[in-house]
Order: sequence, then structure tokens, then C-alpha cells
Amino acid sequence: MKEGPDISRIAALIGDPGRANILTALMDGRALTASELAEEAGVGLSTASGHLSKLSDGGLLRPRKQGRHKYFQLADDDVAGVLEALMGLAARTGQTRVRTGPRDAQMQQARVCYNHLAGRLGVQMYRSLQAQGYVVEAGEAVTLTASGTSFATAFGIDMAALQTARAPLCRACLDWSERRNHLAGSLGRALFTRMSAQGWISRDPNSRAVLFSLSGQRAFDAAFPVGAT
Amino acid sequence: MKEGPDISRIAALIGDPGRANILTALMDGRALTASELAEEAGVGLSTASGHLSKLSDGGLLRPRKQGRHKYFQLADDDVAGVLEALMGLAARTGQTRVRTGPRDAQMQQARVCYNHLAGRLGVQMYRSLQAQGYVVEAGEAVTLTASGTSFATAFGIDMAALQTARAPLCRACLDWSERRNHLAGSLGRALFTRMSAQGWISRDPNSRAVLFSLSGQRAFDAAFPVGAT
DNA sequence: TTCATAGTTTGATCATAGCCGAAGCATTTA
DNA sequence: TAAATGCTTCGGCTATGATCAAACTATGAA
Repeated sequence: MKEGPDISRIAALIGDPGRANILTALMDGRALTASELAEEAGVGLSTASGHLSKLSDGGLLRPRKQGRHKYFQLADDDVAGVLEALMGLAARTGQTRVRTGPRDAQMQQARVCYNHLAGRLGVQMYRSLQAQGYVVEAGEAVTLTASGTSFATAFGIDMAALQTARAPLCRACLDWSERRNHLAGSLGRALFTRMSAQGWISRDPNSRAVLFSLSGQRAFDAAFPVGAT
Repeated sequence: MKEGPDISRIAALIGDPGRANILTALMDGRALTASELAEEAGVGLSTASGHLSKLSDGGLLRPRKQGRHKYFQLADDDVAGVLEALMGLAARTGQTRVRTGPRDAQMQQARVCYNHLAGRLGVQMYRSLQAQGYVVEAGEAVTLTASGTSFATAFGIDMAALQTARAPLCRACLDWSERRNHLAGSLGRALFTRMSAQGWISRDPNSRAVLFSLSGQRAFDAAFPVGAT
């Protein structure tokens, strides 16, 4: 009768097979696009889009627009906890059914993401920029610091030209395979272009894979050192 | 696509508002009848019956037939855990909405349950019989021991007559107000009748309440001592 | 610009399932 | 035995919502 703690609303969200498939696919913390999730759920894209809206409105998912992609993640650990508890109850054949992103090892290593570097090395670059204090991530926003501007200029980038453009300078981009942020925005594009011009990298014409030359790999590691270097 | 761990089936069960009301009403571990749960859920009895069947089939509830009543309990702690997790997610106005059984204090103290003693004193009697090794509870079944037979005979019960009857001698009966077992079956009935004949108790003609005389109360406490006596 | 891709919205279809009342059992009471 | 109570089952109504195709928007690629 009286308004309960709305336990049914949330349960009903999980109660649809399609939506449950979506949620279980996201259980490992990765973020997936609407199309990927549509395939996971076994429904059409339009249907999945509706499901994803409902799940987001219901607070179970956290959407993240990324250019023409839209990534979805579980909202927080509580959601994952509930799902885990439900899976425990549904003591059945425990199949994980994870379908990881790019199968190709080369693609996982490095690839273009629209116009910037993605993959393991893209993430490495972004983390290195953070660790050196060149960029600062505040929530969704990423800002370039003064030392970062110096670094970019030293890297051979015309920062004045970039700053006049209307496109955002720095953006965090969720990596498809690593599921971590890497650097997008006009600076990300510029860095990629510059590395290409320097001969560090070349593109596989048949895929989005990015190939590093030997010297390019060395230079990259020197410019963007990882962890305790 | 492929058969998931059926997380959606269970979630769908919880996802209906009526069933969610039923489940939350059972969250404190008590057992409620179908009629009570129908009222809790705010639906008709026939509707509630359907819900209860589904919940039982789905393994969320454990039904227990009791004469013409049917009590329902949460199946186990896992179920309660999932519900609790869901309630946590649905961070809303946390209203408990418990509606305890008999309001009348006298009824809670002692009343007839069909033909035997129920209420606080009924539970006391049953526990005392257990503690003294007169009856042994094995799951749902309750058996009278040899010493228990002696005790009953000494109490003034014609055990030979009882044992020839087709009705079960001992049965565990779920107490309405205490939500614990008390003794039913032909022995429970015989004990009640005997206490009545002895003048220990008398029945309120307008309700199911059982009134103990002063001496009756003393004799009862002596015959069925509680705990560390 | 023009084309392609990703996603949303709309509209229509259709199946599921919640709901109730009435009839049917089963059990207890009288 | 007959009446009352507790619950289940059945039939029919209805509403919700899942689904897809097609049109539309937005972004990126050429």
C-alpha cells in the first residue's frame, strides 16, 4: 500500500532479461558502448537505447558521452554488490560471458581513437602526463597546467593555434580496451599528429592499429615515462 | 544471449510492487499468512496467492501449511541479504510497515490455536518439553520420546487412545504472535484438554484468548519450567 | 560538402502478466 | 452433518512495456 522504499522499481529494472544481460556484462567494471551492450543483450540498438536510458535514469548506470559513442558503466560499487548478491541467489551455471574489446593484440597495444592515441600506450601517455603534473584531471574536466603548456611547446606543438580553436584542448577519453582514461581533445590530436610527423608511429592502413618504430618506441617511453622512473 | 545466471528471473520476481511489499513485510523473519500478506501487498487474496506461488517456486519463500492457514517465510538469509542490499540502493524514506499479529495482550500471552495452546505460554510449553527431552524436533517432524510418553501419562493423558488415532501425535505449529514453534497434533490437543479439565485454564468466550487461573499458572510453570530452572 | 557511423525518438505491434470475482477445495468449527 | 474460514484455481479484462523498423540527430571521416 503505502509507498515502500521502492525496492520494486529497482528490481524491475534488473528484472528484464535484456537489461540484466547489460548489467552482467558491465559487472567487471568496464565501460561498454550502447552498440556493444545491444549485442550483449541480444536486442536491437533502439531497444537497447531505451533500456540504457531507463537504467541510467534509475541510477544503476553512469553514462558517458564520447564523441559519437556513448559508454556505460555501473554507477557504483553498491550496484555491483546488489548484482553480485543476485547472482549468488541465482545459483546456476556460473558463466561469465565477457566479450573483451579488440581481439587483436596490436590494437590493444596502440590504435587511433578518432584522431588521437589510444590503447595501452595511450593510457600510458595520459598517466605519464598526469604524473608529471602536465595535466590535471578534475572529475570529467582535464586542464593543461603551465608546465604542461611548456612541455607541449617543447614537444613541437603550436599551442597558440590550439588555444584559439573552439574545440576543447584536453578531454579525457575512455579507452576501449584498457577501460581507463587517455587524452583526447585538440591536444591529444596534436600530440598524435606530432608523433606521426616525427616518424615515431605509422598507421596500419587496414585497421586502426598504430605501429611504433623501434626508435619511436624508445622516444615515446622517454617522453612519457611510466610509474617509478 | 546465452543463458545468463538467471539474475533477471529473480529480479523480476522482486520487481513487482505487490511481491516487493510481501517480501519487505517478511524482512524481519516472521512468518505471515497468505491473507495477511495480501493485505500488506494491497491486492486481493487471489492475486496474492498467485504471487506467493511464484515467490515460493522461485525459491524466495518457504511456505508452511498449517491446517487451513498457510504461512510464508523468507527462504533463507541470502534472500534477506539481497533484499537488504536492494533497500540500501533504493535509498528512500525507510518505512518499516510491520503489522504484528494479535494486538490484544491477553491473546499474545495465551490463546487457542485450533485446539491446542498457543501464544507465549504455548511456546514456553513446547520449549520446556524439548528441554526436558520429552519431544525431539527433527526438521519438520516432532517425535515423542519414551520419557515423554511417561510424562504425558503421568499428566493424565490416555496415550494408548491417542496412539491408535490416525491424526499425528506431535506436530510443530508456528505460533502466530511469537513466530516460534509450539506443540500441535493430538498430543497438543490432549494437553490442552487436560489443562482445561484440571481447571488451569478457561476460555474467553468472545475471543481465542485463554485465561489462566492463579493456581493454574503456578501449576503450568511447575510442569513446564523455562530455561535454567 | 557528402557519406558513414552511433545513438535517440517515434509509432505501431504484440505478448506478458497483474488484477479481480467467482467457483472450487480443504480444513475447522458448530 | 452443515456452515464458515483460508486458500487456490480459472476466466476474462486490461495495462504495461518490450520489441523493431524507420525516421531523425549528431559526430567523425573523406
